[in-house]
Amino acid sequence: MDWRRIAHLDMDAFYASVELLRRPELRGRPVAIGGHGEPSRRGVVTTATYEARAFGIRSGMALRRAAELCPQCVFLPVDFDEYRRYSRMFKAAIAAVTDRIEDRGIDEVYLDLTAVPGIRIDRGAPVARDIQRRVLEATGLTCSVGLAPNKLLAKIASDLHKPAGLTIVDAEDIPALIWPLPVRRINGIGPKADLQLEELGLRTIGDLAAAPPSMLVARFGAHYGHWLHEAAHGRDGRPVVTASEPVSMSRETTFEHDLHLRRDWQALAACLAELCRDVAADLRRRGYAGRTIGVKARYDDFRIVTRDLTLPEATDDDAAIRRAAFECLDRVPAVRRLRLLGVRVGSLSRPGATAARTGSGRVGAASPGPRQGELPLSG
DNA sequence: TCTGGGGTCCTAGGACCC
DNA sequence: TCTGGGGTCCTAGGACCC
Repeated sequence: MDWRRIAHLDMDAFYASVELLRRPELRGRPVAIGGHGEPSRRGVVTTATYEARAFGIRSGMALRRAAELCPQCVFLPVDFDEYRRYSRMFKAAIAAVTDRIEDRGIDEVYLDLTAVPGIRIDRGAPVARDIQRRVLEATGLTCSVGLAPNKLLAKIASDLHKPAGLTIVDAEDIPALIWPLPVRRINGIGPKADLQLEELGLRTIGDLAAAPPSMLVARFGAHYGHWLHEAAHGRDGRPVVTASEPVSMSRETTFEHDLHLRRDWQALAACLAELCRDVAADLRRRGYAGRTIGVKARYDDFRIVTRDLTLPEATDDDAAIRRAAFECLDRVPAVRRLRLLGVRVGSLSRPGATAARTGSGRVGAASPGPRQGELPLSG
């Protein structure tokens, strides 16, 4: 399996594009999707149309801030059920071309097109265009595709000519197309690593590729340092993984107003009970039970604490999860007000299955991939 | 009254066992 | 009175992704 053709397919401004299908009158106007769709309430932008992005609106931005940047922007609440419906539709359209699909969330997938007939014609462009056409016909939505010898390059490529782009990156294109890009474009380099690389004077992927591996290893540790070097040279042996098992399921909520662990105990307890009920229902609906129950709290200063508890037996029962969750909440220090509370169930198994499957169904390590935890932290 | 919700993977220390 | 390892489980925290 020397030569590979890997595609990364990314739906364009997915949530916003789905909303525009049922509100065509908003086409051409700045639209942002997020929270309750009211900038006066807590929430962030999940997706903005390209017209809204022209005003500087970005995903992750507070709705209030977005409204300041663009007062005429239309705000809509998120409707995950609808996005999931379109997600199933575009993935089904792709499945007509290949079954080598790795799910990467609601709006993107990796595809291993190596064995698709005709994939060697024109570097794979005709096959990619056929997939884009099928997605458009099935959903009315456009997507961008990157074609490359591996997932790392395909992911970077799909982002280069959005929307409705098709970008091919082969090994010989790396110096011209990849090296000028900022290091942050590599999937696995986040804000913390970006900051540290900047301190080393490494801004572009080309800078990173030219850096002595010993310097990266000294700064980031053996594993992550080596991975950074490989990634900068566009090397990535990870396979497209078509099946996986969930590791955990969780529910969390951010309060409209911060709550005090003792003074607002009634409200917090009611909230925790509801989260437990919801996560238990999720477990049962998907046929899982879990042994490790945990709570997550975010203080008003954005610090996060977690407490968890492992039970002797896996459960999907409201009351059992609730008891464990309340034990955990009791151990959260009441030092500040909370803005978020969450419940997580991990160490999942399938009660019906014959062999207890606790881990993920992932294939063994072909190549390292990032080990974020090895980053020297809080630098 | 900036900063959502649902995930994965990783590290590290202590307990406990052989 | 001082001397070991390795392995696994549990818990807490953090980086990163969509």
